[in-house]
Amino acid sequence: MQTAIYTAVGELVGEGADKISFPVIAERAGVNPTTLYRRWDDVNALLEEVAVAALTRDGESLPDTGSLERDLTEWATIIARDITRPERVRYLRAMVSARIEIVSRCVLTETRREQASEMVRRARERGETTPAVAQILDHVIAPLYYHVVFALPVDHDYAQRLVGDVLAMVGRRG
Amino acid sequence: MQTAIYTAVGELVGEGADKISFPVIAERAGVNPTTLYRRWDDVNALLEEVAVAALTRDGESLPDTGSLERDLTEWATIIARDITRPERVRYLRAMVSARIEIVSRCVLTETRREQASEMVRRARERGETTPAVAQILDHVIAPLYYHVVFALPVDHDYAQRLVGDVLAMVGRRG
DNA sequence: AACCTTAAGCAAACATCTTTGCTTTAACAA
DNA sequence: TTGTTAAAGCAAAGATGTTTGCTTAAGGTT
Repeated sequence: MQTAIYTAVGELVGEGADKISFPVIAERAGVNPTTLYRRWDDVNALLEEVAVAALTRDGESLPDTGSLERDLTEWATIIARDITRPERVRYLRAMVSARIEIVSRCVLTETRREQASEMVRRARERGETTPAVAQILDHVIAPLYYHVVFALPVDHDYAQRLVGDVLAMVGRRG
Repeated sequence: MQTAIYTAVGELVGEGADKISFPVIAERAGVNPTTLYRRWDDVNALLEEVAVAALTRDGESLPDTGSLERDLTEWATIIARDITRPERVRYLRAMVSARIEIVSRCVLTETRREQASEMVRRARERGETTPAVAQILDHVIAPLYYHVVFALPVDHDYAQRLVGDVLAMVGRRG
């Protein structure tokens, strides 16, 4: 049931449908519209729920190359490739326009924060000097998502440049 | 006529109205809904038009303190205060979810780029070493907008920290 | 003035969304 | 089995959004 609904939403978003309403979703999912009206406050609420589910299901394994620079570069590149897929872009935009706020959005950031923490932890164990986790989020993740959301270009070189920048902040003194 | 419509949209967005439709806007503006249906493809098109107009009308004067660090800090703080206002947040979100894409969004970035360029130009004339304009956009502007759009906290300290970070990366790239 | 063009108003028809009371189904516990 | 509960279906009514053809007003041109 819920699976059918989530799938329907996913299909519609994937097709770039511009008029996503409860009746439309219900028909696609083969359920009664009333069910949707009763379970969710409005379309945005459902949309955000599905978006969170889709965006936090990572499956990407965390890079572990023995060097923070290579780890971050690989990680940023993977993310760049992932979030520029048209379907992902729509989910991100859907999340932004949804009203539910804070809580669910933090899930996204939290996933990234945990991943960054893990890479930093390993780097420090190796004796590398590293930027703060917050800096990685601010200067690698934020610009990537910002570019996607505002339809600015994102590619491997850009991801790499961001990583270079954030590492330069803690670079050798002098 | 157009003024009345823009004003109506502005009021509705400002009030946090969640159901902004042509009929609603029309009533508020004292015009016939048909006019709106005929002139704009859909509500998002109109919303984006108004959002661009509102977001690019800056009026903020560019800081010129004699030090890039102070200029950037002041600038970032002004922007932070500005874009966290509920009305601005809604406009930003509206822009993100609107479909019209690229062109109009670049107006936003371009304004910031010009401002950053000017401050950097002045700093270089004074003999300061500066980050690239692109770095300022990526590491100060992007994180600020990212935080606003994803409902993460933004305050003066955060803006200041971003400026500190971007200045820390100057001249340290390998 | 008479004409033409453009944009807006109006009203009716139409489509779609949303709510609601009631019925039905399915799962589970006594 | 039987009773209970939670969730889904159904259908009808109501609200809202959207389209359309036609009329009216305003500006500019001959």
